[in-house]
Amino acid sequence: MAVSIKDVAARVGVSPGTVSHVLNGNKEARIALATQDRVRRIAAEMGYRPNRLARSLGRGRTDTIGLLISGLRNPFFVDVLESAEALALEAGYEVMLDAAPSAHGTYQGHGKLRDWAVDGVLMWAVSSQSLERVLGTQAAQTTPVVYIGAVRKDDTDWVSFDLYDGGRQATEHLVSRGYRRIAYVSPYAFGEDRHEEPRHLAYKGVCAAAGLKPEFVLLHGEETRAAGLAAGRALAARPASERPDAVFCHNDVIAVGVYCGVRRAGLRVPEDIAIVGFDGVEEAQYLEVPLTTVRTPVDALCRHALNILSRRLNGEAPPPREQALIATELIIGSST
Amino acid sequence: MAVSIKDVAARVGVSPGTVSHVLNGNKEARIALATQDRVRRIAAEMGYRPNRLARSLGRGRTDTIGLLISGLRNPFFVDVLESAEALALEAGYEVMLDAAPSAHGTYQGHGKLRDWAVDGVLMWAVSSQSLERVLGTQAAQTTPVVYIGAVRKDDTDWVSFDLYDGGRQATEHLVSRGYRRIAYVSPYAFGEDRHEEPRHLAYKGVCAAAGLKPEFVLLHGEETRAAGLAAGRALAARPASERPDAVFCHNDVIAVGVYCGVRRAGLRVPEDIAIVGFDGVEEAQYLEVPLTTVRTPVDALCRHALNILSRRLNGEAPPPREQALIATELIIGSST
DNA sequence: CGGTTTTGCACAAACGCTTGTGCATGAGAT
DNA sequence: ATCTCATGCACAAGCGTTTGTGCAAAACCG
Repeated sequence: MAVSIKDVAARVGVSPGTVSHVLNGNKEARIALATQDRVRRIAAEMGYRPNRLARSLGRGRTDTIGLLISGLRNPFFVDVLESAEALALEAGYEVMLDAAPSAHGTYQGHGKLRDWAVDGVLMWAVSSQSLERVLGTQAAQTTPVVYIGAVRKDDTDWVSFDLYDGGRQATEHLVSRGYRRIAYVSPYAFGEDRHEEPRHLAYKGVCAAAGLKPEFVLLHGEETRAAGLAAGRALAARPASERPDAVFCHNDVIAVGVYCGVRRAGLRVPEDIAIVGFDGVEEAQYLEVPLTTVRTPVDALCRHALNILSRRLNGEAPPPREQALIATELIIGSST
Repeated sequence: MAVSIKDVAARVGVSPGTVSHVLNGNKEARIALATQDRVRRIAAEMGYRPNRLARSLGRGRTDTIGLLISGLRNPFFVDVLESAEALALEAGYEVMLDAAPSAHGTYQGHGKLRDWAVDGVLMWAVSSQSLERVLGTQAAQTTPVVYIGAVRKDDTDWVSFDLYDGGRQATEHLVSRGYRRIAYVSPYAFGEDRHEEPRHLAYKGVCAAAGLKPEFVLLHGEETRAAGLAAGRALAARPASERPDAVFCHNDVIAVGVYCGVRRAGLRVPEDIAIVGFDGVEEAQYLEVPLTTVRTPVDALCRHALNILSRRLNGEAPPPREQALIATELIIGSST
């Protein structure tokens, strides 16, 4: 159907192999410059584009990297996707998205990444065990993976934001503004699997240093606006004396929900209650008061992660695993 | 590397062809039931999954459909993507996303869909000429395409929301609530290419019928929160006597921006100015006042479009083109 | 002008799978 | 016991590339 390498070869009067050599710039196969020109010209004229299925099959690589994230309903991940896609493209890779349908919540890959044989994977903060569910036992061992978005203790390549420092900045900011009852709104119960969450730790640390009593407000359910709203409502329903005067939200989407909840309950932000988010998504800048938040530079993270990954793919990276922490930045809005 | 069909065949003690026949349920090739069982059992044991590159190359189809949309920064398109992905999966297709990076605005495909030889395409409201830029002249002619999201005049398959009726409902709602100065906030100048935009038409029609003077507020730039905010600010800056008492926004993202703009300027919603959006994205339900909007049932649209597309792919659809309009539904929030 | 090197390209195997053809073997019929 | 048929599977070509080997012709050397 489409024009194949054979068509081009026939038209030029050479063999398909020759066309391939020319188009791939193979220096070993010395092709006369005149021939090269003709091949390139005719290929362009005919609008030839190599079939990537065949190409990938032949070369044993797809020039595609998988991006595994937990769902695009959080606009933060849209940023991640767009950033990764743009940067990957520059490096000559395509991105294949594998996101959990937000509806179902927990990720249940159907093996997309495995079946299409991606060369490598950028994996958002999913436990390494689920890597196997995604790639299969075999590929999980041989496919280079760079974890992103979480600090890890194990021997893997990863790039994360400096979540601890971000949490510190956020909490110290609240402390320095004079807030005394600062709560943390989190999807994770403290003391559970995720008890080492750096933001949690930083929050607790700063509270302790300031002589404040930490309070964790546990979200019921997912990290959604709805859950945030419920939490906000619940906070607002407390008598003023028992209500935090500031909350640090695990991320911006939650913060948006909390904001909505407390506002609908008639509280003023920041007069009655201050709110700090985390991530720096665009949406949170369109509340009546721009949200104070901790910006996580997605571009820098993706760039770093892709850098590591592509070096692994090219076999340029020697065994030692690479880890990196990307600095975060406090964005002071008007919600504090 | 990964376990191939040969490995399975060797282990079972049959030829690769036999394994293929069994696994694909080929009735023509009568394989003894006992053999079938062994093949299936061993294949499962070994964790065999056919390499989709090879499979697609062999069969001449990828079981993948392309989804072409203009960017995920508008959460509406996240809904479209998730819906399409879930429904496609049910029908045995994978979805390959091709979205314009929001940053660049205008779409500039790098031929992803063409190179990977998708079987068909779901295309959001992009002009048919740009189809060629996406698929190439050749594939553009042979690849089934179903356009979604816009009413078309040409002879193509398409599924759209009933935008006219949606616009009518929104405007009539405002009229019936007693608003007399109703403006339309739009990214398109009236009288331009898009002057037939059904929402525009409906708005104008309803205004005329009610004896109201239509006013188009033109957005400067893209369909973003930022542009909406600027428009909102500008409206709020007008003296009360020259200010609309209600605005119908082209979509929810714009409405969110407008809301933010007028609120920051001190106006109350809906007392000073009412706002209606379009699309029904989740985000817009988390303003202090839930946004009145026109819900466009994304799932129904995707289902219908995929239905048409898969029938075309299976050659089940006779020549007559299919078009469909999906009904919309007014969601009355508190912004009116 | 014979011999050596270089140049330029054709050739073919391989990637992993699908699918139609063909050939044994065994069962059934006479 | 022979013939016919159905059964069960192996076989091989093909999908569109890539890539290493090999061989002819042309260029160089003395």
